[in-house]
This record gives sequence, C-alpha cells and structure tokens, in this order.
Amino acid sequence: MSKPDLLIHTAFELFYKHGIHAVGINRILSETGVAKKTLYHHFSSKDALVEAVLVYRDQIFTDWLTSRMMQAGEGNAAILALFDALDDWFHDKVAELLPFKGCFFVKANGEFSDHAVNTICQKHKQNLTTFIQANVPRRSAELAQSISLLKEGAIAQAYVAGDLEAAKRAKLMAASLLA
Amino acid sequence: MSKPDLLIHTAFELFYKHGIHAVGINRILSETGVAKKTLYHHFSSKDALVEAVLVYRDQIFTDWLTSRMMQAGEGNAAILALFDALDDWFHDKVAELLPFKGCFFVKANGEFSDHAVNTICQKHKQNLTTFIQANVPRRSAELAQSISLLKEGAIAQAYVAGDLEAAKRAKLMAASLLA
DNA sequence: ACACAAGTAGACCAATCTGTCTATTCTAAA
DNA sequence: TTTAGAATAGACAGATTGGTCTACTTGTGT
Repeated sequence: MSKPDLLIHTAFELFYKHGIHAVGINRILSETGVAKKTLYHHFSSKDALVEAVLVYRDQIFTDWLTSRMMQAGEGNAAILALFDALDDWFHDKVAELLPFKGCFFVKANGEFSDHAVNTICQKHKQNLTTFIQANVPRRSAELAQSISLLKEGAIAQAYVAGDLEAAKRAKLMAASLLA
Repeated sequence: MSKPDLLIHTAFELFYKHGIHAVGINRILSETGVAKKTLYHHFSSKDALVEAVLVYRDQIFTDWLTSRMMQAGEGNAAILALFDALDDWFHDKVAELLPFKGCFFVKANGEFSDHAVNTICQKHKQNLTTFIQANVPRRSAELAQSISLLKEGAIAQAYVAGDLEAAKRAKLMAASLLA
C-alpha cells in the first residue's frame, strides 16, 4: 500500500473510533511508522488529510451500499435491500466497513462548523438520497427524503442506543411507505 | 447566575457549536470572565465539566420535550405532539434549546469511546424511549423503539442534510405506525 | 551511471492544552 | 467585627498540538 493510502486508511480507523480532534498527527505517524515529513509531503495540513479521509470513506461506503442495492434489482427491491445491508453492517458482517461505530459523516460533521468538512458530509448524504430517489415510486423526492430519514434513524438508534435490530424496524416502516 | 451555572451554560453553547474537543478550558474562561482557579474549585477536571454540561442539557431537553407531549394529552396525541415539538425546534422556535445544531448527545457520543460520556448519552436516549413507551398503544417496547428511530432520523436529517421539514415527514410515518 | 523523487529520523518551533499555585480581594453569615 | 468560603489575576508547569526543517538514504526510470 502506498504511503498516502496507508495514512488515509489508518487515519480513518483512528478518527472513526476516537473522533477527529481527539487524534493527533503524531499518533497517526507512530501507528503507521511513516515519517512526519512524508505526511506533509502528500498532505498540506491535517485538514487536508481529514478531507482525504472523508473522500475515501465516501467512496468505500457509497460503492458498498449502491452495489448491494443494485444487486437486489431495481425499484422497491433495491430500497428494501438497503435496509438488509444496514442490518449486516450493524452486525459487523461487512469487513470493508470496519466494526460498526455509527455514521462517520454524522460524527465528523458534529466536530466542525462552517468548515469544508460540513460541505463534504452534506454532499455525501445528498448523493445517497439522490440514488435512493432513482429507485422510489414516481421518483418522488418526498419519498426519497423519508427513506433517508429511516436510514439515518436506524444508524443513530443502532449506534447511540445500541439497538442493533434498528434496521429491521426501519425496513418494515419503509415497506409500508412503499405500499 | 452562580459561577458554576455560568460555566456550564457557556460551555454548553461552545461545545454544542464547535464540538467538545475543539473547545479548550481557556476559551470557556475568557468568554465567561471566570478565573481558572474558580473553575477548578467547582469542577475537578474538564471531564467533570463536560459531564455536568451533559446533565444540564439532559434536564433542559427532557423537561421541554416531555412537557410538550403531556400538554397535548396522553397516548397517541402525546406521540404526535413530539414531532410537532421537533418541528418547532428545527425552526428555532424554542428559545430554551438555543439555535438548532442537531442532537448534542449524538455529537458528544461521537467524540468519545469507552468513556463516561457514552454512558450518559445512552441513558438519555433510553429515558426518552421509556417515556415514549408509556404513551404508545399496548405500551409496546417495539413500537417505542420505532418512534425513537423516527425521532433520531428526523434530527439527523434536519441537521446534516439540512432538511428542516424532516419532523413533518416523521410525524406522518409515526401516525401510520400508530393506526 | 545518473538524476530525481520519495522516503527516513528526529530535532526544533511556537502555540495551545489541562491543571496547579501564590497572593490577594470580595462577600456574607455568625 | 471577625472569619470562612468564594472569588480574582495570572504566572507557571509539563505535555502535546500542528507544522517546519536539515541531512541523509532509498528506489526507479532513463
């Protein structure tokens, strides 16, 4: 793995677990064994690394979720598959997403205000809602927002309250919404 | 206002807006005009202050939400009132909660792991779910979890995606759930 | 063989972090 | 009026922060 990739990968693990402000550059360096000069050769600042980590996670997560949805077909089947995918995630059955610790974008967004991070997080959510919209009856924007709401609710409920069955509940509500 | 209350109140404002790790003790001190010695006279550490802030917000928020619910009656009426209350919150019509910036407990929880903060946040959510359960048909725990999920989803969606009408959507889904 | 980019270790910097401490003043109750 | 607790300003300590820099060693493509 190239040094930049290694830094991004390790930084994500640490940020996801402990929070972004709680993890210093020196910790990322010592965990990776990479020299400080090398980090600043590839990233102009910690902020730049943070943004690269968000882009990295966005790609991994979006690719995983959309492929799980498309794999199940189109339309309602894809929407229902979304919640099956979440259920697998909550129960740590998705190796590529790492052990479930909530939504990285929600967490990252909460640590900043009026910052590039907020824009990236908002865009990530918007992209997913757009993808959902393409699979919803009448391509209704309203319906897509409601499905997104159920998705966010399931993630938050699973993480903060420890309700690992939240995705199953959300799926039932989604099904009744689509009917 | 007593010094401890002033510290807690100001710390909450700063933590809520910028995140907990992003706000240092010195900033809280300079914004309040309180001396450092005084802070450490009342709170043994920053962690102790953080916990006091969480307890403070828990009280404000829970009192507000439960009174809004009870004010509307009992049972289904109370549940529907919950979403009306959220709608007011999102649109900054509730002065005592300060300008809406998402759920403080979700944000705080995301900044720590294996920490007293996580326990407090989880307990806060549990207490609200218990209150919801008392107003749900058959006092069903399942149903209460689903309502909580809708509540969390609405807050996350309103904050991260900027969908200020999320509470209205959640209310519709809740109504169909209660029918 | 040569050149150039990518890597190394780690000293160093200024700023900031939490937390301690001294020395002094204010305030309210006994 | 005395006395104790709560408050003040701010110097100080030690650790850590993000970031720079020098001097040196790799590895790769031409």
